[in-house]
Amino acid sequence: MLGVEMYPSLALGPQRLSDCYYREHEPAAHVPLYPTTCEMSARGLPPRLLQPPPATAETPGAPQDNVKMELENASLWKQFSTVGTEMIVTKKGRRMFPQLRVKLSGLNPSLRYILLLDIVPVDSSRYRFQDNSWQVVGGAEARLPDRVFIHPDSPATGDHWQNRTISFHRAKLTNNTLDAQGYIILHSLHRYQPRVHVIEARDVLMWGRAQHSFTFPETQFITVTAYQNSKITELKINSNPFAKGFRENGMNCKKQREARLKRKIPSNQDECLDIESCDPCDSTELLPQSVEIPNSALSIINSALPITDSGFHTEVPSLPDQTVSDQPLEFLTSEISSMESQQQTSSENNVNDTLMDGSGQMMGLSGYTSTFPTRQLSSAHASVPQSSSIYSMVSSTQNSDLQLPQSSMVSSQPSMSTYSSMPSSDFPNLNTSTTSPPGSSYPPISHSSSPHLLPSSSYHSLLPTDQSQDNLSPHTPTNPPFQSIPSSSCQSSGLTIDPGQNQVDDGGLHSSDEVTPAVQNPTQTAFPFPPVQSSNDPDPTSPPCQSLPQSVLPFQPVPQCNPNQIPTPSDPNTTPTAFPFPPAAQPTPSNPNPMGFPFPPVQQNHSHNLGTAIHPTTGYFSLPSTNVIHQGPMQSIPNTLQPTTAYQVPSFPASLPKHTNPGSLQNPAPTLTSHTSYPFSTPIPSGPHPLQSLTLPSSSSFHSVPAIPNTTQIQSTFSQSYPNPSFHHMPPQTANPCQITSQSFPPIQTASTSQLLSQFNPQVPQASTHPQCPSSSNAYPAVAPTEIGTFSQLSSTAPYLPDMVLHPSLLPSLDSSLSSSAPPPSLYNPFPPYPLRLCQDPRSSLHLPLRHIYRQPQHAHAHGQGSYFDLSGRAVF
DNA sequence: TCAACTCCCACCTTTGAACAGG
DNA sequence: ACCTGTTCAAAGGTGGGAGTTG
Repeated sequence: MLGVEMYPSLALGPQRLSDCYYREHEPAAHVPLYPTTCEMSARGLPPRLLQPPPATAETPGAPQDNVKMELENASLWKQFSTVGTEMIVTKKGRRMFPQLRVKLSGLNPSLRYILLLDIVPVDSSRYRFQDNSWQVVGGAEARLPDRVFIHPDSPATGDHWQNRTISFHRAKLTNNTLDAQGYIILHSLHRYQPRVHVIEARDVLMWGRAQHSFTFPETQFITVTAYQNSKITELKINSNPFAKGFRENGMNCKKQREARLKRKIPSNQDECLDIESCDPCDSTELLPQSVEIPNSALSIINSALPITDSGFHTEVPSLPDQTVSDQPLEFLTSEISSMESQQQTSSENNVNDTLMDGSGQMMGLSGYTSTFPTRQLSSAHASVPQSSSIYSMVSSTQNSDLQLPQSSMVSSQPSMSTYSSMPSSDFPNLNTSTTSPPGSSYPPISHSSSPHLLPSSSYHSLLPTDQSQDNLSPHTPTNPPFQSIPSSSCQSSGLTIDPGQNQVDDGGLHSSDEVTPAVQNPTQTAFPFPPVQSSNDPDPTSPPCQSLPQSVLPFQPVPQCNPNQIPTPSDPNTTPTAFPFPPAAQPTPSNPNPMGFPFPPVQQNHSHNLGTAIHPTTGYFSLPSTNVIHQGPMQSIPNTLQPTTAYQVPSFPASLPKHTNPGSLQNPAPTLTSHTSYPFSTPIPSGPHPLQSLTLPSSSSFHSVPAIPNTTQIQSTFSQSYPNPSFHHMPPQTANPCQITSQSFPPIQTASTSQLLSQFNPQVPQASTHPQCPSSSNAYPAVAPTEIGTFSQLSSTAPYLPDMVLHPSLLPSLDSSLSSSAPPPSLYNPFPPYPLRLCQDPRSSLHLPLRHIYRQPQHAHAHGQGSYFDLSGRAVF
């Protein structure tokens, strides 16, 4: 686990650039390998972030551009997604099931990488299970502190990561906002998108290059305290080894339990469980979960399919965008560094373990709020035949280039263009491959068109390139556009792909036919998530995915996929039914089949804007914004059906950069750019929350740039804004993702970012503060509705603005560093360790220092589960 | 009244220590 | 002394049900 205690460097971390390199032999203990986010920002990293030096000898052979991630148990995820994945959240923390198991490729075997898992809201809506489907019932609650789960093996060499299945099964979810365990805190009845980030440890300081973020649309889920959909329960019982007792043959099944209660007869252990032994947690590799699923489960699935269709295909539609990725990971840097030092040896040694646990550490990224979830693209997974979905990564810089269309971009273009170019909407398109209905962020999936659909949702991660960094906002919330697009695309892709899907990963469940009736059935294809409502999307029809060059796609289209089978958004029949979720913001009566989609359509407004655009905290964290977008979808789109699931999320929110800095966007993809109507551009009456604004700037423009607002600003903002109750809880209105996003974005990019940058980097021209974004006063600027609408519903992130946390102690250093533009070394001067914020209420956290590193006692003693890193500083609660 | 949440239960898997044998 | 394999207890993970809360 990472923790200040264990990894002093995390907290203190004065790190020198030289330190960034491997230090396998170096004692982790005292060596602050990684500078904290703050530190980085303080150092004036911004410049670097903005323009990371071209890969040099230092990073020879860095495969960054080629980094790909496959979701190993994609078929299982798809099965769940078709029904509408639900994840239990408890006070004590609950593991995820299915677990996230991925395989990485394209890493430099000799370089060290850190893997992170974070979960970001897909939209700003609250859901309720009604009429056998998930429907939006209101605005999302204030976003909780972002926490990141660091894979316990981190840092480890590329060879290490690539030679085994990486499992994050140890990551736990909790709804306890005061959680001191460092678990990932989520709100119940909200929809979330997990994201996996791959960060080159040595490049911690140079974020741009090494960061890769991946999202798998099929892994979207709704958090619950008790299962709402019986089909999900059945699937879980049948596929989760820990729930064997509840299987029909199990001793704890209903029948048995009832019998015992009535008869008071002890359960008969003699009964043999027919259930196949599944390796629950980690075993994914050995025993694909899907495989494990008993026939009964399959039957269930099939039966559900109708529903399922409704269910998760949504993946694609709903998540299209990977809004998720937007959040900056910068915060990680420090931690990572520390981790590397300590763990390198251990991790490296673990060759034997094919599976890598995600047990690792959970880090709370306060700053890193992922912005709002982008919609997933990945619907593909459902459709995708293969379980594993591969997403190609896009360089963060590239991400900005959501413009996928250009293959070149994908690989690793440094060009910033990406960012600007990528309208959230675009993404969605990409994802969906299918065209999205006009206006709806969530383009209907036209699978027919979608032959391109990627089988599994694969997303290209964006490599944070120099340029990208500039563009990217660390916080970048997911781009709404993406969401919509991806989802649709995903769905479509997924649908189309499905045939193959089974083939891929888990054989078990895969049975393509059985498992994915929905898939086959166009109607079923139903996307779990309703098409984006955002009308803005200029080209509903144009699938973003298409724009993406196929070359980009990691996987070639699966021949198996039958485009026809896949319902496309365009398909009137399929589309409506397809989306399980009604639009959050605006319930869509139009949605013919709520049932069909497990998830209600995302609110359009959500806007990606918010998500992608701003993360107050993100400023610090360079995590790829969701906006970054799921390249995967894009890829998938172009390709008719690609098996790959992997979705790399662009590290940075493409949208933000664009919006914020039009100029910055050098290479906006034509398609993308044209697309989206980005709210960002529009001035926002009221600035986003100060915090947000602060973070945003960085995020939008930079990947991982730690856009750190100068201390004064921060302080002022915090003091002012936070105290303000308004921030604590966003009014429903504010909650509206659209509003939030739109507002937040503009301010971020323009004013806040510029300011921040300027502060950090004298060289950077300061942008006049955005009038719209008053730092302190405006908690939430009004959002331009129209713009918002353009974005996918999912994007709505407003409520979830990431917190920026500036540790008080840090502030001074930052200021000094900034003002003086002191060289990195000075910047790295250790700052006083921050108090760990274990149980702090998120709200209270507002005032808290940047980083809170949590340690997981349990894990530490018990299974060594990872620690959770929490940067809680959220601007809004 | 109802939805959502919390707590507890029984069952199960996983993990690691303890032990024995080579 | 070291390694390997087996056994066992403890810890932890499940969903379900009952009760609580708002």
